[in-house]
Amino acid sequence: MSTLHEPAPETEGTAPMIVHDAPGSGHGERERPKPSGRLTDGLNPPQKAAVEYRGPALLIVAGAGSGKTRVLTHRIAGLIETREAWPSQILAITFTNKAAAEMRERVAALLGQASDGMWISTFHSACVRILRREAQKMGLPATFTIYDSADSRTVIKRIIKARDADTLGFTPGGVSSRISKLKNELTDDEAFARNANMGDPKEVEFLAIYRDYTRILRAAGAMDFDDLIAETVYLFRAFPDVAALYRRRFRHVLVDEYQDTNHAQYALIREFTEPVTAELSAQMQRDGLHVERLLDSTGGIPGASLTVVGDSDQSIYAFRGADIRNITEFERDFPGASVVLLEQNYRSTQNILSAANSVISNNFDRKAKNLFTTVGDGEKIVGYTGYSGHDEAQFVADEIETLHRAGMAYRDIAVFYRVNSQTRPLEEIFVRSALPYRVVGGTKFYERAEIKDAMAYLIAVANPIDELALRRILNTPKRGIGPATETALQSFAETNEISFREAMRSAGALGLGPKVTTAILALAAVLDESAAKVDPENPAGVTSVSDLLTFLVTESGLHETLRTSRDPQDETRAENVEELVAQTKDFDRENPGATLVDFLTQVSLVAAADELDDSSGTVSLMTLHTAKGLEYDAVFLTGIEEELLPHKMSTNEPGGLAEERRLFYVGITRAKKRLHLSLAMTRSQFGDTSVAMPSRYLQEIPAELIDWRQSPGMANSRGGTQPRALNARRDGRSLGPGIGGGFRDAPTPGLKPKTEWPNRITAEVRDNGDLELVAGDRIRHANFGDGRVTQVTGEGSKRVAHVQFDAAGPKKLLIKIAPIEKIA
DNA sequence: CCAGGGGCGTTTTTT
DNA sequence: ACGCCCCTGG
Repeated sequence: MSTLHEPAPETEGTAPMIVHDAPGSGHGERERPKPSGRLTDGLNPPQKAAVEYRGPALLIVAGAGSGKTRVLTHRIAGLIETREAWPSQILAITFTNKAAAEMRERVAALLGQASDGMWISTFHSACVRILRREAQKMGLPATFTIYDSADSRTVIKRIIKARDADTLGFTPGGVSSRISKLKNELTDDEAFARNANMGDPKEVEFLAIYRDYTRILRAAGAMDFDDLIAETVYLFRAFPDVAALYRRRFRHVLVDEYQDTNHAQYALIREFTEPVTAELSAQMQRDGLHVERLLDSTGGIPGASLTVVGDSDQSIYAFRGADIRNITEFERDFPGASVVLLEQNYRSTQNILSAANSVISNNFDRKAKNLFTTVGDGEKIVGYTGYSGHDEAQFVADEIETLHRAGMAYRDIAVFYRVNSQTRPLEEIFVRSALPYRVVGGTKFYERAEIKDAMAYLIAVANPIDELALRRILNTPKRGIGPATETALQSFAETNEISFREAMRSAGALGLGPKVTTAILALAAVLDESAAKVDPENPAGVTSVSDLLTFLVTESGLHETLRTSRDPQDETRAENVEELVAQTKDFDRENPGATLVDFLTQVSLVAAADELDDSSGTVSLMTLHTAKGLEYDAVFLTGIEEELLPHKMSTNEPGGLAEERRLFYVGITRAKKRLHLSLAMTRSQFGDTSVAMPSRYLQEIPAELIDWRQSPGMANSRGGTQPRALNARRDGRSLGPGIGGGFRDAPTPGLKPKTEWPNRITAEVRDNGDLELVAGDRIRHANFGDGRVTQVTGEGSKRVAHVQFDAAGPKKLLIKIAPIEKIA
């Protein structure tokens, strides 16, 4: 187990010359092979410089849309093509799996060969890969479970309850975010104990909770998201010989989205790029590893070459520990570093860029950077103020239909918002308008209860000591094992110093009722049988993930219970379980030889953006955070209101307003051709409706760039006469003199201030049953008034009426639920 | 042990 | 408005 971190055998012994010249280091301008013109043609000078740079550290400051992925992929391809590096010597870290997949594809396309051997993955995937290999050293099972935030919360909730810590004001949310922050700072429970103020009872209690949490995860053989990074750092620090193996292997480390790295990730990068001492190099050589070609004059292996790409203007993850100093102080951290600035934008029109530049320039403390393009001004930005979230959504839907009729594909259109709850009105209107859409992220498939249940069965098989998983499935489906029984099992396990799972096997010794005992033993038997199926030692061979899951959901009764339940919602749940089985089938097919643990890992580490399917013919809905790194022909930024963007939670946090502004900036710069900004005058939350004000950021965009279809200055929430200045606040005070001019000045030819809302859109939904409509029918719509049906498409419950409304124009309506009736 | 009702907190963003 | 949690009565 000690020396298996070899690059693929065929690369051994023929490792290419590593050229590692820091600028000015003396032995520089030897005839180093340059990447062929093929890889630099068509690049602008700074891009070319970034591709061709050779040295210890390179920072690519890449403005939005400046072609950083292109630079990164060409840089990697160049290193391979010139034989300066083997694929196995490349480690590239991206933010999402999707970005990793894209990079892998593009590198492979450039090289005309597969990128096998390279590690191109997210921080978390790379760490899991390392940790599973080295698990034994860390005293962990190689099959350790990865706990998501919900799992952590469950554990913390139990700890708080067991300790009665809520009386001291501890909440699961508060504790989990604090623990997460500490782990991101590489402060584990013991480090925290050393610095904690033990005079403060709350601190003492928090430490106790942190310790319990650490202990419980350890005992369950589980890691949370933050552990994945931190434990890898600890692994490298505790085992220099292990670190040396990875440092020897990865000669080129490239990190994307560097502005969003937190301290632990920064420390990890440092670990990867440290040199290997002469001593350890000699040790590896004695172990039969080839190191000769890597050695420098000191007899050690120099640190890997590091390339980071980032843009501090797009730093939007401070809330989860991202430290912008990682990028701003890069040159100090890595002496000898070079910096390349990419400012030419290849994505957006000048109007969009001008708006973006103008907004972001309000953040002081930033390095000047000005995006420019040569593609011309393009269309103006379109603005719209709706009466309500539904009205805003209707605008978005109508505008999308207009774009679509003009030839834009749905998949090239995206709608962004600040918080997930904004999807509700959007979805309601989109469904009614028969607009094909997809919500990216949000409530994920894998977060559904029935899916987590089914997954817990798989986890219980893969990692039998995971008590959380076991307790989840203990009484799911209902088999009469209640909390009392659960506690009995747990204390039996504790007194006999056996695992929960073993306690289940010995259920007969607990003196429980016969029914309960039988139920526990039956479940234990199903799990044991399953474990045998995936035991690599099993002479009959290993069962595929899909067959295993089918066995589990069948034998446990989970599927059957849902299928035959009286609760109508359980029908969907049963279908979801079936969908999961289908997904495991896909997984088995696409990953021959992959194990159950591989499947569980993959599921644990999917990011919202990974779900995006470029070939889908649908409009994409997502949060501004998820949108980072993506681009669309047409972008709709919704809810550009005070308290939403900037979000009210951010306003009190230091740097919060600047971060929210960056979020707006990220949103704007996703748009290639068309940008729409919309807001509503009233916004519903928690059931009641309140007045919303235009976002302060709106006035940071020069007025001449925006074509207001309906400006905030033209209307107010009551349809009354009070003008709404942009810089008005709810309390009536102005945001200050000299900024903005309100929208009263905005040129909006042909539009008069609005006092009525003929198209006030409601959330009204109707069940029309099987209302029959044919072309020519006159109908009346609750919001749009009267109109004439021009066409009916689709079938059954998905029939869509195309209606020409007398006042509101053309719309598509889902007949089954639209608030319509047939007239004369 | 379980189903159903009432009460309450929730929503910032996510690997 | 919704979902979760706790409590009560079967």
